[in-house]
Formats: sequence, C-alpha cells, structure tokens
Amino acid sequence: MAGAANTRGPVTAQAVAATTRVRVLLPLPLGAAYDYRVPSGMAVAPGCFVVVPLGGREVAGVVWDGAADPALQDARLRDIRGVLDAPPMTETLRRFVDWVAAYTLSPPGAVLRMAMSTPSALEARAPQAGWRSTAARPEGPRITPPRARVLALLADGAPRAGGEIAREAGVAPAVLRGMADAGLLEPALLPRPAHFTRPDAAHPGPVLGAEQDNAAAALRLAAGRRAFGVTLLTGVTGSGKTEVYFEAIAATLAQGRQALVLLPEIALSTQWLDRFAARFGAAPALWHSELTSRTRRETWRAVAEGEAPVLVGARSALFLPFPDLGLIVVDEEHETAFKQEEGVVYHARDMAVVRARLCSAACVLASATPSLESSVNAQTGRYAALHLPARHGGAALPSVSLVDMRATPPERGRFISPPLVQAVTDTLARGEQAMLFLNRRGYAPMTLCRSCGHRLRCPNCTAWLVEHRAARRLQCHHCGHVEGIPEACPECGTPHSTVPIGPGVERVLEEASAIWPDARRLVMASDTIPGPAAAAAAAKSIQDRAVDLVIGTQIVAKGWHFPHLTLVGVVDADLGLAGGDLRAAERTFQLLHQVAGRAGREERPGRVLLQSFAPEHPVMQALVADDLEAFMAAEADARRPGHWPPFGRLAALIVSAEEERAADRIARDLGLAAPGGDGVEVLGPAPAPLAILRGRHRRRLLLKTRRDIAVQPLLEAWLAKVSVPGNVRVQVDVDPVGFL
DNA sequence: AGCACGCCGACT
DNA sequence: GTCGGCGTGCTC
Repeated sequence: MAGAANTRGPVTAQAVAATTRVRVLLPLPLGAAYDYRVPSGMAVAPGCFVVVPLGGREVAGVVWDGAADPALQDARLRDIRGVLDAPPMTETLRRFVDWVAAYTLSPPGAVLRMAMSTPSALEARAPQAGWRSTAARPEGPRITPPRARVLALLADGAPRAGGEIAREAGVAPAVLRGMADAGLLEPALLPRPAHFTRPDAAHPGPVLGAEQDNAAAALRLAAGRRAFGVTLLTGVTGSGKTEVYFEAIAATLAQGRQALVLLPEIALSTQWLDRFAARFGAAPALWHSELTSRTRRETWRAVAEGEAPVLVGARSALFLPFPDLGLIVVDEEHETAFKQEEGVVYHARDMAVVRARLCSAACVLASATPSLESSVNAQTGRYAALHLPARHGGAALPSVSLVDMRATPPERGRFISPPLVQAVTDTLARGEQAMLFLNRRGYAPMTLCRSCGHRLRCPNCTAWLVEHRAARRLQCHHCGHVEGIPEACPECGTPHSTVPIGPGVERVLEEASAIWPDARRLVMASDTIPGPAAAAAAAKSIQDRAVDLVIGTQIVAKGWHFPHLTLVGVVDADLGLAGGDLRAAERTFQLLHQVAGRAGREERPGRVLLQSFAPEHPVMQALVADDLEAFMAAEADARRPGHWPPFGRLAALIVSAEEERAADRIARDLGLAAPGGDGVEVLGPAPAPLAILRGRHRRRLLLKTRRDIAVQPLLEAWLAKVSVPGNVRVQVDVDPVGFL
C-alpha cells in the first residue's frame, strides 16, 4: 500500500505497535541483562537462545524475563540477529540462575555462563543425509543383484547412511547414486543416533536387605511425590547407601522425569558406574571437565532434549538444562570438593537443594559422615532423615586404635612408628593388603637449609615449596610454580645443605620400601593417578591382589571397594587439625572416618591405626569410639553460642592486590565501613590464610550474623560504601568453607 | 569476557 | 619514524 510510506500521514498499524524490545541476558559478567529490539517477523519468548550484536561481535544469550528498561532510548537498541535452534532455557533454570546470582552476589551473566558452558550445543546439529527406498517402485529400472541387495536392506522403509548401505550390501557407493537416478532410492534425513541408552528401572538389581528396603521405600515415596523435599541419607561405608538411592532414581524414571547425581570426584568414579550398570543395565550420561568437546555438546543437547534420563556429574552439572528434573542426589554431601572457590563462588550441595526446590524435585544428600549443616537440618526436621545402621552383608566395622607418637615414636628421620610397622608386617604375612594414608603429595612438604635455616618458599604464595623427588622438582601446591631442586642453598650458598622436613607419600614409599622390600607397593596420589583410566587400573590392580601395600593421599578415601584390604595406617592423623579453621575438626573426622572405611569389607575384620601426637583430642577419641553422633553434638555445642555456622551466617570478603599497601588500604576502608548492629559482627581485616597467593597480597574480613539475618543486603550496602580501585579485587564468598 | 581506544619502548 | 605493550572502559 503506497500510503503506508507516508510518514506524515495517519499513524499506521505498524507504527502503533511500540518497538518490541526484550531483555537478553548474556553469559558475561555484565551486572544486568541488556535490551534488544525484536525485528518484525521474529518470534521470541523468555528462554529463547538468541544471537545478538555486542560491540563489534556477536554473542549468544538468553531472552530473559521482566520488563525492558523504558529509560533506554530506542536509538540505542540493536536488533536481535537470530534465534538459535536449541530448546529454550526453562523457566526453572532461569529462576535458578537468578537465585544463584543473588545469593552469591555475582553478576547474573556470570552464572548464566555456567549454564551456557557449551556454546556449540546451541547450534542446530547438521542433519545427516541418507537414503531410503521410494514408496512406489518404478517399473522401468532393472533390478540387478547389487540393487536387489540394497533394496532388501532398505525394505523396512527406514533411512540409512550411504556408507552403511554400501558396506552392508557389499556394493559400491556409485550403485546408490545410480539407483537414486533411476528413482529406486530417495534422499532422506537420518534420525539422530541415540547416544544414551535408557536406564531400565525394572532391570534386576542387587538384592537389598530389610533395612535398605525400608529406606529405599521411603526414598521411592519421596521421589514419587513430584514435590520438593530433602532427605539426608546416612550410613557407614558399605551400608548400601548407593543402592538405596538408586531406588529413588528408579522411581524418578518411572515418572518420566530426569535424575541428576552429583559426585565430588567424577573422574574417579568407575566403581560407582559399575554399580549403576548392575542396577540399571545401562550407563548414565556423564558430565565433568575432562569430556571432549564433542561429547560435551552431545551430552548437553541430550539433556536439553530429555534424552539423558540419568546424569552423573561434578558440581557444574547442576547448571545443565534438564527439562523436567525430578531428583537430585548429592553423594558424599560433606565433601568440600562441592565448593567452587573461583569465579562464581558457590556450594553445589546447597545450590542442589535450591534447584530441587525450584523444580519441585526430591533431593537426597548422602554421606557416612554428614556435614554439621545437614545434620542440624535433619535434627530440626527441615530435612527428612534416613539412617542405614549396619554394613550390608554383616561385615564388621573396622576396629580403630591410636598410636601415641610420643610414647612409641618412629626412628629418627622415619615416620612409621614401631606399632604400625608391626601391624603392616603381620598383615602382609597373612597375605592380606595394607594401606598407608597420608594426605600430602610429594616427598617432603618443606625443605630447610641445614646451614642457615632458610626455608624454600614459593615466590608467589605464602607457602613452602614441596619437594617432588621422583620428578626432581620443587612445586607450589597453590599456584603451580615449579623449580628445580637447588644444588646449594639459594640464601647462603652452602652446597648440598638442604634437607627435607616432614613426610609426603613419596617419602613414606621410600620408608616402606626399606622396611618391606618384598611387598608390591603402589602410590595413589592425584599426580600419580592422572585420570579415570589410571584410577580404574589402580583399583583393579588392588582388587586383583597385584599390590600388597597401597600408599595414598585422600584419593584413596573416595568410595573404593578393596575386598582384601584389612589394615589402614594413618601416618599423620593430626594433619588436618592445624590452622585454626572453623571446620578443621569436623573435616578431619570425616576424612579419617572415610579412610578407615576402606579396611575390612568382606568376611575379614579390618583394623585402623591412627598415628597421633594428640591421642586425647576429641576427634581421635570419636574415631576410636566410632561415635559420630557424640562428636557432632559436641561440635554443635561449640558453635551454637557464638552463632557460628550452621547456627549463624558467615560471609568472607577477600581483598587482594599485587601491591601490599593497596590491599591493606582497601581492607582498612572496608573495616571502617563495616556494618554493625544487633546480631551483626565483622571480624578483621586480617591477612587471609594464604596471605600471598599467585603474587597477590590478600586480606580477609568476615561478616558473621545471626541466622535470621540475610547477609546479601548487608554485603551490598557495605561494598557500595567503599570505592575499590581497579588494581584491587574484592571477592565475596557467602558461606565460606575452609580457608580461601 | 572481548575488543576498543590510549599513551610510552625496540625495531623494519 | 612505526609496531606493540596491556591499563581502563564500554558493550543494549
């Protein structure tokens, strides 16, 4: 219509409609969603993945909810370039992104980035071309024997890939071309191959005992409710927690919803996968950082399309696009590996509960040694509690005893005391396996100059350099700095004057080699077991009794089943107690309990020896008495009066700068601007536990409040009062665990 | 996060 | 004389 071009004429229908603008959240730390214009003819709704111009480039983002900014002038808007062919982000995932951003005080875009970790998955998969036979076979063309074989292969009418037809019918690819020209075949798109077999809830799994059956029934019920609820599932190693929560997964599958299982160390979970396969007759989808980009893309897409009914992953799996998540299991829920310390600082266990609530899913937290947080939530009734009292199959719990290192010390320069030497010798003599546990990699945690007393330090961190003798290197375990082992003291120049102080697993191996030269030894540490394949091989060699003595760091503590291992010796049980951390005792108990659980899982009883210089310490006494409840009650009593977590809230501000003075100044300014009032307390500033990390000086302030006070508004108001120059960084950590 | 613009050293 | 270092700052 010609009149429509007349801009001074009557207002046309097109002009009446105000410019359609929507908010688009971009996976960048921008603080807020940006507004974009929706070109006419384009249909978008919240959740759509779109491509938008940003500066000189194009970025994929998500159409977000809420009204666009009316103050922003139309002239500044740019057009959405296109809508991506991917399932839109669900409402619940969008709310989850917003929730995590608000809780952790992170820019929403930074959280979105975790939910868009696989940009290539947003592009439509190129449909694969194939052939199928035409519905009505034309009369004319001759059906030669090769042609007949092809037609026989395609008789079911389903399309197949050209290469596959040629191979299976034993014909040259040219035959297909000719058949197509003759009208016998027509091109057809292939259905995408299913990458994930559906786990079979009806697959005959292992038989459960009566107590497990009861717990499983309760979980089946919880997962069948289609409603939010958290269950804390506890029970010692070997009590069958895994098989019990498998039943919750089965109930979720029966409803057609998806299940997510979070494991702290997905790379080392081969035994878990075996058990899953035994129950469901199929493998679950996997999600962890070591996936190839192709697998990542396929998995992300399969999750988004509901084709991966069960996914097992590391904490980042929490941000995958499940269309209808019905269950989240957090196994080993007490593990600190669930805390992400960089970028968006969050605790995957806590966020799992949040995501479950947002999508009306059941949540199961499982652990032999639950965190005090979860225990208290179970006691107060916020969480349901299920406890498996015994080891399945009647295996006895290991007996734990202490070796007083003051009464029976090792020889000078040695670390294994006479009682532990004797116990290992006896165990090996019986043809059983023993394990020495020391949560320290390398040969020695510190190196000292005998002549001047100089200690070898990391140039970038407040940390000693750890000698790795096998690799002939000194290494910083905090920043990755590596240097050679010096011939002479770098301080005073005295040659050959440096001596290793204290043990690491390599040094325990050296000592063990001298004491038990005939024992077949295996060291398991994150640097000797580089990935899932190596971990599986190591586990198999232990199960096959190709190893007599295992020497390992905490990676040996995680979920392994070693049927012939009857003795665990903890070389330094006091190790985790130093440092004055709020949760040092709790974490030491959890780790040592878990390590102890490696001993004696079949008919033979296990023995655990803890070498300690403080055998009277409550942690050691609780381990000997195997009294988790009394220990947790004592921990709770210690934290309650001071409103320490979980009876109060904690948030940390870490101020860091390359210049010490800059860090100090901003930390002091923050201290002066600190919030106060009833139930609000600020501790610090003080040097952060690692006062220098990666060359940056660090100061820490701690905000502690009563449980009924939200820390986020306090933190926001506090940070707004202090202007921070560009060379200083202030990192917020809501609910810090351990030091940072 | 990119990618710009923006002021001071070693090279064709 | 330029190429280039990465320090602040903006992107609807």
